[in-house]
Amino acid sequence: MACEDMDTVSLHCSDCPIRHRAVCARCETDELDRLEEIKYYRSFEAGQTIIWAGDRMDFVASVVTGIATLTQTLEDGRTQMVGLLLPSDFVGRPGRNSAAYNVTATTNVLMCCFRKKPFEEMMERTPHIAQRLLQMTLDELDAAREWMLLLGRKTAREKIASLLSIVARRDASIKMQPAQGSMNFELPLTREAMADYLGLTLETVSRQISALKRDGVIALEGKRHVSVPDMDRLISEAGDDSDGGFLV
Amino acid sequence: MACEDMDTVSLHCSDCPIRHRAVCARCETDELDRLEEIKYYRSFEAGQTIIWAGDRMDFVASVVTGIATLTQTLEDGRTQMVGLLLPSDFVGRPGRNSAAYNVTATTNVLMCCFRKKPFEEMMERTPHIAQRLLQMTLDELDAAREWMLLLGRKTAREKIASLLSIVARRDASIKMQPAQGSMNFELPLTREAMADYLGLTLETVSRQISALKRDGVIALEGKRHVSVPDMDRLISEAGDDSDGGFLV
DNA sequence: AACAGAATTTGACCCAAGTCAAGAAAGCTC
DNA sequence: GAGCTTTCTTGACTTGGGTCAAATTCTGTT
Repeated sequence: MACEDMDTVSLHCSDCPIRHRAVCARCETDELDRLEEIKYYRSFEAGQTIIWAGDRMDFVASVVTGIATLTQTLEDGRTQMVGLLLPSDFVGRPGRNSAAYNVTATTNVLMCCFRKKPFEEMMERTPHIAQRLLQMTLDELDAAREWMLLLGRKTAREKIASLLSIVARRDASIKMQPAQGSMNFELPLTREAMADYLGLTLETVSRQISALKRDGVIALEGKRHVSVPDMDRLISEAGDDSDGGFLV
Repeated sequence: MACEDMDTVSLHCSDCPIRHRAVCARCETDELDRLEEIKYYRSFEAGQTIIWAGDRMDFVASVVTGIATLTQTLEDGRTQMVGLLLPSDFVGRPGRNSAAYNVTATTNVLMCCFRKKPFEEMMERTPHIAQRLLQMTLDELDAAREWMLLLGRKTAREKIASLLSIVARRDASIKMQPAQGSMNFELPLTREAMADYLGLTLETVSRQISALKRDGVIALEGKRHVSVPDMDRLISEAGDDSDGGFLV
């Protein structure tokens, strides 16, 4: 629940970096004006918990910058990541007033929050918002299902290769470049976070990364920067069906 | 793609068993009239494939009766179930024209299909449909995430216990009874389907069911009928956090 | 009732990934 | 830059669940 207001962040929607990808993507200017009235910004430091599962939540929000994770826990502490929140992703569910998952900032995060009540009312009246939210939720459902295949049926090596492909592709799509040939990108997750994502232990993650490095599939510069000499090779290591339309 | 028209099924929406749970749940009578015009029924026999992943799909549909599964496959044949479709569940995605998953009938299935083009147009104009679809998609996303926790972090025994709890709870909710004390229900899945659901092999499924039987957590009458003497015991075997709000 | 085919159970064995433990690197702060 | 802490790597050993193979039980069907 910890929160710190940044040096009075006050972005205008028209200058917002996620203007065309977030819930508000389809809104007309007059609709944006209404959203401006009910929005406020909050920022979180890397490592901070944004929301605890079960907590009362009186807002919904979009990630503006940074990366956050959604995790679920078994009573004995085993944890599984169930969502990776990137800029423009949406948090919270209209029509529900407590959080279903833990939300944690992995990097510094800036969120654009909407008070829940007015947002819900607005959703009733402006189909553009509901339409966009439906589209985003369907995309998330597809991603979750791809992830289920990974968790249930892939080997440790394939899991790591899949995660690296996903991050590489997302990075390419942000830079508006094709995801092929040789690539370089940052891996913004600790080994433990990767393990929680992939349903492995952090030791296995470490070993498999070493193995991929040894086999020349990837190379590391520092601990967090990955370079891939041949993207097709990496993708084939992921074991996916043909082109496998990943949407994350 | 195989399909057989039933002896001219022609249900009127007002008599439909899923009238108040499906995409059309919130529709007014005039909206239903419009839906009647673009809908048609199709039925499938147990075991039939309803849709192949990648196939062109010119309709979306609701399951009226029966059970179907959504599965994904790796190139070497490993398969993972990513969705279990029960009466009232929705198949297909507005705004996409090929199927992302294999859909297979596990029992005889009756589907209420809507031609995609007119359905999409109607969705634009009738918020009631989009609202309900959003709600249903969010529920599915929650279920998918619960499932991810199961696939990534639960032991074989916990997976089986979880699956049995889910089926028992759904059964109880249909019968409008509380899910506690002693219970009896049908398990409409083969060992192989259970294995594909849980990310296990069918041998392991069989062994763990035998183990639960040996330990008195469940008893079998025939191969498909399960009786649970103490529901709380079964739930605790599933390893879930406290009350764990399952929504399937 | 007898047979064929499918679904299920059980056993013996193996291996991928987990556990436990010790070091090595990389960031911190003072 | 010395001394922390945290993160990561690597090794040795164990084990849960997979694989292969052989019964056994359950379906019909004729």
